[in-house]
Amino acid sequence: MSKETHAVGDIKSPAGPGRPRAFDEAEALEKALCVFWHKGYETASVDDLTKAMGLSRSSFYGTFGNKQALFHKALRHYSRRGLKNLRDVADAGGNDPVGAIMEALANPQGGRDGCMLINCLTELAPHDDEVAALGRQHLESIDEIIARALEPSDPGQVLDKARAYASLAIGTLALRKAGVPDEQISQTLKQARLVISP
Amino acid sequence: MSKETHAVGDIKSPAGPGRPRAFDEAEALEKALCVFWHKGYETASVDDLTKAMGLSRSSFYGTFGNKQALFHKALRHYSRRGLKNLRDVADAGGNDPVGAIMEALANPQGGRDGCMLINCLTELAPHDDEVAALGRQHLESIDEIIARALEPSDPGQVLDKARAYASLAIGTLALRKAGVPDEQISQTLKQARLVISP
DNA sequence: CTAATATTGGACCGATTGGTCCAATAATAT
DNA sequence: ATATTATTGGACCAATCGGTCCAATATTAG
Repeated sequence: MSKETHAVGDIKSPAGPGRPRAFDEAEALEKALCVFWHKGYETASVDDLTKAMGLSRSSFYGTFGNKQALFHKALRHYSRRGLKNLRDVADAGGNDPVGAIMEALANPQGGRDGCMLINCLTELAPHDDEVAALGRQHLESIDEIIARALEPSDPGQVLDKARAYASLAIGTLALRKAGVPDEQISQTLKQARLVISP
Repeated sequence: MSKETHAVGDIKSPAGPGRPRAFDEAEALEKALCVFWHKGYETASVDDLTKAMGLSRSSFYGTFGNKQALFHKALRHYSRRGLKNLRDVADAGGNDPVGAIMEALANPQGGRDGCMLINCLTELAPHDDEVAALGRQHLESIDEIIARALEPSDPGQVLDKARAYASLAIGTLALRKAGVPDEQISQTLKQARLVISP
């Protein structure tokens, strides 16, 4: 169905002569990411995006295809980066890696905007299979990261426990959206330790 | 700023003669609620709403004012009904009221659409103070309900514990959105018991 | 030089958005 | 009968939506 064969995620992969790109595609993607993060998918208009990315409408469509393709690309990028960051947090998490992971999950860089992936999951997953699939995969990865951090000090049921910890952290994002102060969220999170009943 | 003084939430409160309402306002509100629940606020168009409610555009605006006012009214109604239901669940929750509450929270009637209030919180709270305030109030009420169910078997820190339980249950809504099977969610939820560290 | 590509900016498109207005009609009260 | 209100359905509005297209220009490779 696609018009030509391209490199994954790219609309055009020029080879021959011609004027080179004047803007950095990665930077532009990052700017778009911020807009989607802050406003959500539907509410972010193409005008919003092009202005934030510093692109003309022509360059926008020529480079990224359309709004939805750009969005999916941005979301995949966000997921990849977020998981990498989470693994780093786990590795550097001292004597309480699980606590560190949960803090990172509950305090995304977006501040009150929360976690972009959870936002988009809420907005689009029931009507967009690709987003739902990416969301499932992202959440699974989070479970694995927590499980790995949990394993040394606890032999069994690490995956079930990890899932519960992940849900707990993700649940607090709703509180942040509602404007509950950071202190309370942090306190609730720090005090909660899970016990898995057999 | 309002043109006249009206009963709370009503645009018109007729008293004198005239043709009576042919439709049930509560029923219409319920239909609108379902549309907002399923599609979200922005994506639900006035056409979607009027069709679902069985109203002409004129009756729609004449009765509910505008889309946003209708939405706020529906959301308040949803919150009220949900909290009442939750209290009933807690009362009828046998030997494990907290488990029953969490099941109810994690399995809202909307199925994969999840909890309307959490959805709307995610979509609108950062840009709509009224929604944020309603969300905060709703979440606080949930905390209180869980705390009350927790109290008999546990003296201290019931509120902190309740907050963690609530976040845990709410977090699983994201899993449901992503398409994680009910069984896994239910299992994760049942196995998780919380311990609050001092 | 030429050919090829990028960039810009704006015109333009059809569709949809939330919302208003109106004329005709129907049902109620006094 | 008259006044009042509800209801309908569609015309209509300005604004915005995502997306296409084009002409002009700039920058590269050969």
